[in-house]
Amino acid sequence: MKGKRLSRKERERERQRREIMAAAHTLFSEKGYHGVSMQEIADQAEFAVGTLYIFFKSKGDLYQESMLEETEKFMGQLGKVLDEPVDEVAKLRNLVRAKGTYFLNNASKIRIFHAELRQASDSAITELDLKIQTKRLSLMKDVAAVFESGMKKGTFQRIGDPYILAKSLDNITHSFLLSWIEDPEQYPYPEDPDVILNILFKGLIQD
Amino acid sequence: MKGKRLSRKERERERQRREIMAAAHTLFSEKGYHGVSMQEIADQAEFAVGTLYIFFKSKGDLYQESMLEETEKFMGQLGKVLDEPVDEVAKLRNLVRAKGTYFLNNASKIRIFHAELRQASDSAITELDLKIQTKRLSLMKDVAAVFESGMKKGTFQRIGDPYILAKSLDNITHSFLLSWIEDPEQYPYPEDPDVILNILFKGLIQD
Amino acid sequence: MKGKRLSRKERERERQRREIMAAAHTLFSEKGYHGVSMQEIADQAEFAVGTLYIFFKSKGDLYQESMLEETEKFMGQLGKVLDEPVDEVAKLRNLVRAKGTYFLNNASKIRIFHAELRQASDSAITELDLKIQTKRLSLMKDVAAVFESGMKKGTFQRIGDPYILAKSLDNITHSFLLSWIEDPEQYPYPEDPDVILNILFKGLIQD
Amino acid sequence: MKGKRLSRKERERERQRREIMAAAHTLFSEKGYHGVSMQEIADQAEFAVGTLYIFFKSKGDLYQESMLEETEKFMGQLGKVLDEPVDEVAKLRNLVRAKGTYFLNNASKIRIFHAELRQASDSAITELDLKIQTKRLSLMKDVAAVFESGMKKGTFQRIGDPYILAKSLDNITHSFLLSWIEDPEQYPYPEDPDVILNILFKGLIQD
DNA sequence: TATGAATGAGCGTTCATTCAT
DNA sequence: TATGAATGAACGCTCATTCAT
Repeated sequence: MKGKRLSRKERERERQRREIMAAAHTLFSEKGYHGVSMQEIADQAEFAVGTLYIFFKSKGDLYQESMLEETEKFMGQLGKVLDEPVDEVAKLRNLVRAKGTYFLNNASKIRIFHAELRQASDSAITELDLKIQTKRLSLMKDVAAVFESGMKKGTFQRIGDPYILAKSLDNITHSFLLSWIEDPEQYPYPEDPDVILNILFKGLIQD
Repeated sequence: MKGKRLSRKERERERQRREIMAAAHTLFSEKGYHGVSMQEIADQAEFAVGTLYIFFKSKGDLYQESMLEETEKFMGQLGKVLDEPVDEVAKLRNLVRAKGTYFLNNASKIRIFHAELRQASDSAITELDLKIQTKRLSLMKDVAAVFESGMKKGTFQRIGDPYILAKSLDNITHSFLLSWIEDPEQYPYPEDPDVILNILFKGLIQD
Repeated sequence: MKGKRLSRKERERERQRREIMAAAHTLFSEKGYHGVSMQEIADQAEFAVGTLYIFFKSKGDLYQESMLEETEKFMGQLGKVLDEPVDEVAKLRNLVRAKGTYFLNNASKIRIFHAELRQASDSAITELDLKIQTKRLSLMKDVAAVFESGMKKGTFQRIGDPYILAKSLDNITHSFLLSWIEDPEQYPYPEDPDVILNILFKGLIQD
Repeated sequence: MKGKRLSRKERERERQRREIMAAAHTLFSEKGYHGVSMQEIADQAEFAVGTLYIFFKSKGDLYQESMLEETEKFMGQLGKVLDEPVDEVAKLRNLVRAKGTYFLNNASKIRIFHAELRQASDSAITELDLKIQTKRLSLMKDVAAVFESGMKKGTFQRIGDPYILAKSLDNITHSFLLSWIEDPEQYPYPEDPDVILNILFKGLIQD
């Protein structure tokens, strides 16, 4: 019974924590780390500034945690797709499709993916980027394994290093999605994943 | 005679302007917009802070102009490559090579290319991104024309929309270069451009 | 019966009050008024912050009361010494000895005595200082009476106003004790009270 | 000529620095370190907050420098008194007189002398106290030398260790002055230095 | 009654910008 | 014209105090 009471309190705290992180994530995504003040986040989350500091020890910490959570959710979803018992072509198709779907549903949150080469003016950002990098690397390795497996079976040509191919696929989808966010009318992906896949599957020059 | 004096003055002013922009560009590239103060730029350029405000109306303006100049220089170099009287395959190969060379020579300045979807914390940055976007779009169209031309000649398969292909090529090179900057040992490009081209040229699955 | 219950409750409350004051006193003595937070005191006393505000209306109030209590205890001990039925020389000797002993036993609490001329940043401190001043004044008068009595008997020379002498003795002991706390090796008092008394008893220049 | 211009600038800067330090010193003396905000000091000195940070790198730094300057001025004046070519009795008399005069003229600034045993809540204060301690020690040694010299000549009795005597004299004057500040009517010193000296010179009990 | 989560005023500090020289 | 001293709004963060439970 006491355990239950404690658990309710904990759940309440967790809910508040999430609310703060959600407000922070939205604002950081919209205006960037330096463009958002703690006061602004507090207002958006309908808490006092002081309350933010109960849950997060600094602005940098809040930034990191709110951004990382979203990344983990996203990477997790993509990871699951690769575990399904289908052939390599289907896995890649599903991966591209899943990434597109996520973007369609979370258009406002995509800043996360920008984890390459921002500059080190703030250590919180650098740290976050490193963590995201690590997550991404792990996913890349899984995708590379799909390419490798397809090559072994003879389904895929050996047109390049599997890891490089994985990174290429990631980057193509990635940059198309960024373009699409800015001008959704102009780009076929994420609605039509085949446009992306064709670039990889069908060589521009065939022997 | 007076015209000449004025002109000399103007040239002098232009020289100073460039010096400030060079200092600004270096520092912004190293430490990011928020990581650099006007005082720092003034020190580096060996001018007084006040002087910076004679040439540029705000920090954001200086950021914009200094970054844009570098972009123009870079885009200009790539544009020239496409004008050379060679076949389509060679044009693409040269383009990829030129981009790589530029990176090898200007590793410290590459932040410029990050002109996709950064957030609107500062209107100057948004504006800059729009301008860079425009420049990039124009280059993309030229590259798309190369694909189109190759397809018409039958050199290239019609595996996708020429503009999409152009963007894909741009993005693959781009993200490989960013990866390479962080860990030069691990990536073949920019030293070996063929790794990139093979992905585009040789389909993973050939009919 | 009800009276007894109430009385027990009251005693319980008094016990809690003392616990808080003890914790507060220790911390204030160690780190000073501004160096201690209410949370810290609450933790040390094993109460919730809110509870502190049931017993004391503010931090300043708690500071005042906790410091005053210690002073009263100390002044009371010194006062008792003067009531013993011995001659004037012995009274002074015992007084100096008692003060020294108190310091030896309460080295960590001595900040109390610093009740001269601290600044008015917090009205609670000013008020406290006034109250301590009053206590001290009363003790000083008792000591002055010892001097006066000794002079009347002819044991003491009339080298100055008795109250001034009392204050001088107080100040000499006081400042030696403060010095001793910082560097116990270097000072003879409080171990050897005669060093202090000699200054008062034996004139530097004798007629 | 240029040297002169520079010197004028420097003098102007020095004047401003002194103005800030004067405002800071007054306020710190009145309300204590924690009782004064940088804004308050800026207002009092008729500068903007930012300007304070041009001259002093932090609040602690300003506190230290403003307090230390006053101490040095004061200690310097006392030191000079001891260098005059008069006998030991006169030296002590002059010292006590000089200290009294300083207090009469600078009644509002005396917090300086409180450099014993405040607590370490702020490192700036601790550091300052250490520095003041050192200055004071050096003066104490000079005064001790006067006692020693008087003892050698036979002018003074050997009633105690010279350094201890120096410290005693310092403390007696010191605490009388503090008392006097709070209630000038009641105390003879600083107007009449002999009251103090008699305590030291004429033993309460003479053999 | 006792709690401690929540508050928000107020702090020290920075830095883009201005303007008297 | 070029300067750089001076500005002050705005920031991240703390902690004495309150009040719903």
